Amino acid sequence: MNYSEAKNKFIEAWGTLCSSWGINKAMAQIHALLLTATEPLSADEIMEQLQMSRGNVNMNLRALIGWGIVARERKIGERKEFFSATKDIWELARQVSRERRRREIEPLIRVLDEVKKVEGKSEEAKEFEKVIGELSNFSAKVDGALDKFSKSDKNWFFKLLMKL
Amino acid sequence: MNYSEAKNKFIEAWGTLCSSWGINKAMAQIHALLLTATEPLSADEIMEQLQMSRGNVNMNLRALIGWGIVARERKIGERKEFFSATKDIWELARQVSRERRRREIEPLIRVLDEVKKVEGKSEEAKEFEKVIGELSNFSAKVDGALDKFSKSDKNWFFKLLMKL
DNA sequence: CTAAAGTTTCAATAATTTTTGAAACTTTAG
DNA sequence: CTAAAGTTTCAAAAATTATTGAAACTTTAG
Repeated sequence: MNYSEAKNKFIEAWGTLCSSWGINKAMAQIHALLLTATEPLSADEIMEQLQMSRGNVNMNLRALIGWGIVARERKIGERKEFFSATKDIWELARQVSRERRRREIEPLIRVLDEVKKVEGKSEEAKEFEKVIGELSNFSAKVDGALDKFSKSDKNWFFKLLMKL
Repeated sequence: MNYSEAKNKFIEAWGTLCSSWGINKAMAQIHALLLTATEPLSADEIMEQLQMSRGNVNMNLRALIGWGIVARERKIGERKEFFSATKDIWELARQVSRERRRREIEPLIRVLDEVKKVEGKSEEAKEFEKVIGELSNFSAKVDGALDKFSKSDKNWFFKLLMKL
């Protein structure tokens, strides 16, 4: 396979995969493009390569920056802004797990805690309490594990996975 | 908070959370309802409680069955079908990771492998190979870890998490 | 076999999410 | 300060995804 074929295939696949994980396809494709770029790209280059509108590129770049996986850069002597992605995949995974934890696990834990203290001792209420309790317990474990992972040293985690 | 308030809040929250993970809200809500039910529910009961059409309930029930987290049941003396969800949260997590692995990680690995063998020795091609290689490596690790997790004994995994 | 009960399908519709593009805004060079 | 270059915003349009509901289909009791 030649380079540009491979690159397009990857950008497409990354977009599709991320879609099924609740991430906007355009955002994932911009990310894939930056991941494989040898140097920072400007909004114009992204628009050009992915055939997207300026507005779309701008919004999704900001979202990627919000996720902490893309950085804004300035090149000396250039007025334009350039963008580059975290190239280290482990660092990327850590950052994504940090953000998903903050954005999704923690709100879930908050709701579960709220809902946990249900009044009434009907059979339904008891079953509800039991399931919510288990879920709450499980979420706390996942939360803890993600926290550890997101703070962990790459090699330490690598070794742990090997031990599995 | 009283029982039905709590239950509705949970169903709503579960739907919203799952949406941000690429799972249809209706599907997540049906799942939440079955999770907290004391006994299997019929399609009619689900329609009634969640105010959804029969078609929607039927399609999403089938999807949940496809995920392996809801089972079809027959009650003796009843002609209707009833549905119940896996109540064990660990088992649920294992089953979901098993399925996501099969549906998403494995296709990704296949694409990465395909795209990995890129011809050409330009700087771009080399950078591309490097990033894809790292991703491929990482995906293989995740795949292996999910495989272990999905086959693991609950207590073994629990202890492992504690050690973290 | 027949009819009632129940389930599935799917084209049409509705809702949601994404994308566009042009106007408004900001920054900078001269 | 002015104008060119660049960036951001956001209402409207397009695309995608989810939902409905009624017809077709299947199963079962009698």
